[in-house]
Amino acid sequence: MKVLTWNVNSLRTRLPRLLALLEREAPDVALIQEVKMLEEEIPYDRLAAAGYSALVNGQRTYNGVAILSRHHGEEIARAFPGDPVPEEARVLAARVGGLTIVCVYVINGQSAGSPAYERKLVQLRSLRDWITSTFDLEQPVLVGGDFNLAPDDRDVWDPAGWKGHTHATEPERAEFRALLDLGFADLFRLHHDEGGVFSWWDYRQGAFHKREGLRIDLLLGTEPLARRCTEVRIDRNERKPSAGEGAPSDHAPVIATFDD
DNA sequence: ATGGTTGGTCGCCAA
Repeated sequence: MKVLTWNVNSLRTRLPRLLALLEREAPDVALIQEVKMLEEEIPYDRLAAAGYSALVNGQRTYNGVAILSRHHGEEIARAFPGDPVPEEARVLAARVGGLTIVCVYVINGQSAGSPAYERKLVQLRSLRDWITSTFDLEQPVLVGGDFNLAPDDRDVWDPAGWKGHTHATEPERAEFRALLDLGFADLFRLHHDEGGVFSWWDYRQGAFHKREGLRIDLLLGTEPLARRCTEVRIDRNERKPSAGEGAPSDHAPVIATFDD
């Protein structure tokens, strides 16, 4: 089984690249963030032609999340108690085969101490409370998406410069560690100890070329899933310009492989 | 600290 997560920064703009990625990697499941489309605008036919059904929690202009799967998925939820921004489409949970999947797009937080940052901390806490009270974490559960936080300094290109800034503050990291403490593994870290491997680079100032990024796109798995995880990689090539498929997202896909 | 670039939408907001 192969699962990936990718913040596409507009499904409309990124569709040619998404279809190429699906063909190239042939994941069983793809968690997608920043769809920025209403459900009625989703190109279900194009996705179906590529072999995927789509569950979508859509929104115009901002946010929007989707779960694509080769086999039929069943929606579980698109909201959770205590979400400080229930009007924003940032979560979608589904059952696909024997797997429970939660696709998340966590609040960015703008700057540490801002109202948006405070909402981000509340969202992370509420998300954790919902997950622990709703799902059987002895079973295979995958929580993945754009967490808008770098779990530790290995996940930040300039830890000194980012110290205290949103995505790298201690309260965000404490919320993340508390989520892991429910019984999740950061699947990338099962296979990689090194720093400097990132999933997001600012569009500006040639950040990608200078390797100035963050690892904020994460796949978390409960133990029954984590023990089957054989590989996690980040497809840096997807962040580069490509001929014929349009501009890249500012995020690269994170791709995990599992024994069946 | 600010600014730079991208996307959605058409004067800006969000990232």
